[in-house]
Amino acid sequence: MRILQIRSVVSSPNYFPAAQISRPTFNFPGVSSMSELRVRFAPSPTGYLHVGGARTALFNWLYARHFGGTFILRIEDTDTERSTQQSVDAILQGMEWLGLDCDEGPFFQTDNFPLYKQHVQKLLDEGKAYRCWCRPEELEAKREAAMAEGRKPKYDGTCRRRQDQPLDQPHVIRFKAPQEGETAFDDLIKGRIAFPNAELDDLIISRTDGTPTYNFCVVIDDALMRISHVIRGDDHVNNTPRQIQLYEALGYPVPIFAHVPMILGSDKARLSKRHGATSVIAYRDMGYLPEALNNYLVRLGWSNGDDEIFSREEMVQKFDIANVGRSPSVFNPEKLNWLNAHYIKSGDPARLADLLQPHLASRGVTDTATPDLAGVISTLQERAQTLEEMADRALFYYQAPQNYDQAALAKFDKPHLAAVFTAVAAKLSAAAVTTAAECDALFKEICTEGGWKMPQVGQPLRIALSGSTQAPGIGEIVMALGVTEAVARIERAKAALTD
RNA sequence: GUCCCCAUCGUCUAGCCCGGCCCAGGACACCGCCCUUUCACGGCGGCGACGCCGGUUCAAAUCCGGCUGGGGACGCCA
Repeated sequence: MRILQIRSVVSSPNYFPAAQISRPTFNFPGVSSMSELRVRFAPSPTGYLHVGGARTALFNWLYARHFGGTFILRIEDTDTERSTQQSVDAILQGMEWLGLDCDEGPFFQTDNFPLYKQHVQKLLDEGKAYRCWCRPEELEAKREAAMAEGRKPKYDGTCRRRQDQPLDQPHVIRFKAPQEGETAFDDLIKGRIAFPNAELDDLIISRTDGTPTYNFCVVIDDALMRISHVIRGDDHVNNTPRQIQLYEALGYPVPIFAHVPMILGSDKARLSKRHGATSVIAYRDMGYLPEALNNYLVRLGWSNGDDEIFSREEMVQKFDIANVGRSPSVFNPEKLNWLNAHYIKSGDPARLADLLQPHLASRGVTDTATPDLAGVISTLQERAQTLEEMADRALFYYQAPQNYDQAALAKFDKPHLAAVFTAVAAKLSAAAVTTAAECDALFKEICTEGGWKMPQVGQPLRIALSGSTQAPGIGEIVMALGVTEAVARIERAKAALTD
């Protein structure tokens, strides 16, 4: 019996195999077996995938991959007002970019309403839930009054023992929560956490319009999907006791919880837009590599001794919830830059070429055949922290300098420049250099012959070739550009001298 | 306000569970030197922390208590 269905078209058929999209396997009520490790990432589609969510997804994914478990994606779209298809797509796109492929799903809670209603009815029938006719306004007023008096603003239970049941009047359904004792759980990250039941009130499980609420749906879904470990942000710690009570009332086994500390901004406040980009896709667009973001994110809150660099395989192999810290961490863009630079330096030029293409296109460079982009990239890998920066630095290869750094050029007199350009152009055309090293050797020869020091030849040449003094090694530029183009640029610079 | 959680360099963290090897290690950032045809890369070195107060102990970053500080939750949001 299939309970959950897929409703939406996924942006990337390759990432979430079509077979799984059309036929999600999901059985009811096989909830007794906890032997299989099953985790899930359950974002609500009310915005893009932010770095906090991405880290939660990554930890879940890593945990599943480490133990050969199952990673499930579930879209929590019960808030039909704020949920959008656009957000669903953005989340899927972000996960695809990070390579967090799911084994089951994406499932949508809105496809599941009948199932939740069934459970609400069950609770009602068993006397574990009751109807409540209190108006939102009066609840709000009571909340404020409680706050003002320094009490915890919780539902006072007015309708708990209400005698008349005017079913034709608008009402919600509340869970009849235990009022005495405590609800505790052993969190994999934080240890034992206990809440006095007196702190918890009768939460609404079904709204006036009959739609189920978050805390209720989560429990039903996690139970029926046989989720064994709930790994989520620690802003959910306070929801956990309520959910545990629901599991117990419903007779479902309680999963193991692991609450991951939040990611904060530089001011130690919860990370938000004002701290800079928080969208995963924004990082892609700023020229970060997915492996860099993943590596950065995995080290935020988790560590493996002094190790800093983790390949995907190493992450999977070494990741362990036990080594996740209990305190929140501050998002540090500088370290992300360092990791990104590392992966750019060690990346395969051909792959980097594919990734760089869009950044060049946005700068008006669409034909990257000549000079060969991979060759260009190999001269830039040690000089760029992001693909955006690399694209900027790559520009001169495709757009010959229109003007030269005059200030730098002014350090040399024109006869000297002309002599250097002439000598280099001649020598370069004659010799058949095939490597940057040979090329550099050629310049040394020219220095010797002309009685010049290397900077006297190097700087003018760099300016002639790239327009500026900050560029890759000259031999590298010449090889990437091709001798013919290099000579042409030198001739052009020489001609410009007489203007 | 009430409840829950947290607390090592500016930041990410190791060490803490099972006290001594820690006058606390690594990384990012920053500073200096070296390398060098520019910019970078790289190498070497420097700066820099156990929040505070008590207690336990021969001995505490490590155990206990309090304080302070920070975060989170208190919705017919998720």
